[in-house]
Amino acid sequence: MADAPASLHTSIYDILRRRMIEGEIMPGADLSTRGLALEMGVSQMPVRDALSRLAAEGAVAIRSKRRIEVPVMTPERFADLLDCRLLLEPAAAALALPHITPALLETLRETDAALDRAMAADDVIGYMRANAAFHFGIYRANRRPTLNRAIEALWLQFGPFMRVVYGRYGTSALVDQHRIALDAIASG
Amino acid sequence: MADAPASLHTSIYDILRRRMIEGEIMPGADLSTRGLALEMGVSQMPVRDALSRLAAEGAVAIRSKRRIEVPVMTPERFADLLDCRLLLEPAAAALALPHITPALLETLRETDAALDRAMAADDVIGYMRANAAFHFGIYRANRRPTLNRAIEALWLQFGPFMRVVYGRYGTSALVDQHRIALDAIASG
DNA sequence: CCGCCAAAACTGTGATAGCAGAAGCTGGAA
DNA sequence: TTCCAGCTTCTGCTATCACAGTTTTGGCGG
Repeated sequence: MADAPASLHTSIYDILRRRMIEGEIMPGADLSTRGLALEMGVSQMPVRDALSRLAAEGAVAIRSKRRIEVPVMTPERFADLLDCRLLLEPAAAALALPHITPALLETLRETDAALDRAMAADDVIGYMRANAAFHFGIYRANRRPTLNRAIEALWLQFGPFMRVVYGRYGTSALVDQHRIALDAIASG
Repeated sequence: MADAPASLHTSIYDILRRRMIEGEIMPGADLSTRGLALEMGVSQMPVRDALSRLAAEGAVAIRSKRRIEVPVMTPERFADLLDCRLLLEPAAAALALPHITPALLETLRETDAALDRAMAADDVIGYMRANAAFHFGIYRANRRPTLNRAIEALWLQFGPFMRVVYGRYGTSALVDQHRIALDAIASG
């Protein structure tokens, strides 16, 4: 999992991406190449590359000049994203099913336990991190990089918004469907 | 359609994107920031931005250092991409159906006619251009930008490969399903 | 004529600088 | 107190330069 960054802008992209999926970055937040560069101790060039890549995936929007912001969620965009997720994710899970090994199942159970702990402690970021690990742990087994990348792009756009939702209503109100999913996987 | 480029790297991105969807760029082709910059009369910086964006969408691959190439098609990748297309495109078309106006239907018929002419003349690029215009003319009616952008990313990866296929076997061997689709749309 | 190795050429990557434009602030006038 | 003109500041964008790594090539030894 921990492969060498190989290039600065790639590792910066990974950092920003993780921040967004885990909800550390809020919708409507303003990002600046110089600010992030200063924060990370690099020049604005690799930051710009990373932001450009995020923009290509729809995770940030470059509004005219002088503004790079995390898009706010609208009802239309929510429906749009949700449609895509409901199309792609069940298919990804179904394709992954034959490739799930007992070892992977055990890893998933551990992730599920971490998820329960985070939920009990109302640890929003911990919950989102474990949740992402759980889903993509399943999806990655399907050996469909294009499909999975499309799903990751969707999560990238959902992340900041879900963070706000969980932060407002808490994670304890969630029903835990993960264990049900695990049992369904175990029984095929 | 013809909105102001607003920035150099955006217009360069549009140029490269069009070249790929229309099949002007072959799989396995090597692209270089300096070469394209020289060709377009700009510095390598905006070209680099455009290529970075294309890389984010999977249209080009940055292989180690010193090489940016259009990925070649493998059976696995083909299945991967095709799965996504078969998931997304019928859904996109179904969502578009209620929004298709008689005016749009007329435009689609014209595009279909252009498509027939290109097919009869074995004009591969003309065929691919009309084919893309036909499909996205339908999809864009559904008001789902995220969904449509995901589909465009898939076409971006299919484009260079289909160009090779059509170039090898010709377009006349294709059955024209577009008219059938038009009739189905007209009758609901 | 063929294989190998070093050097040269070329590549993507990162840093730095200048530019045009937008946002925010300041100070003075009504 | 309010408002607006003018300016400072900050932004992303593009160009230019330097660097490390890779690829190609040319020449030498066999």
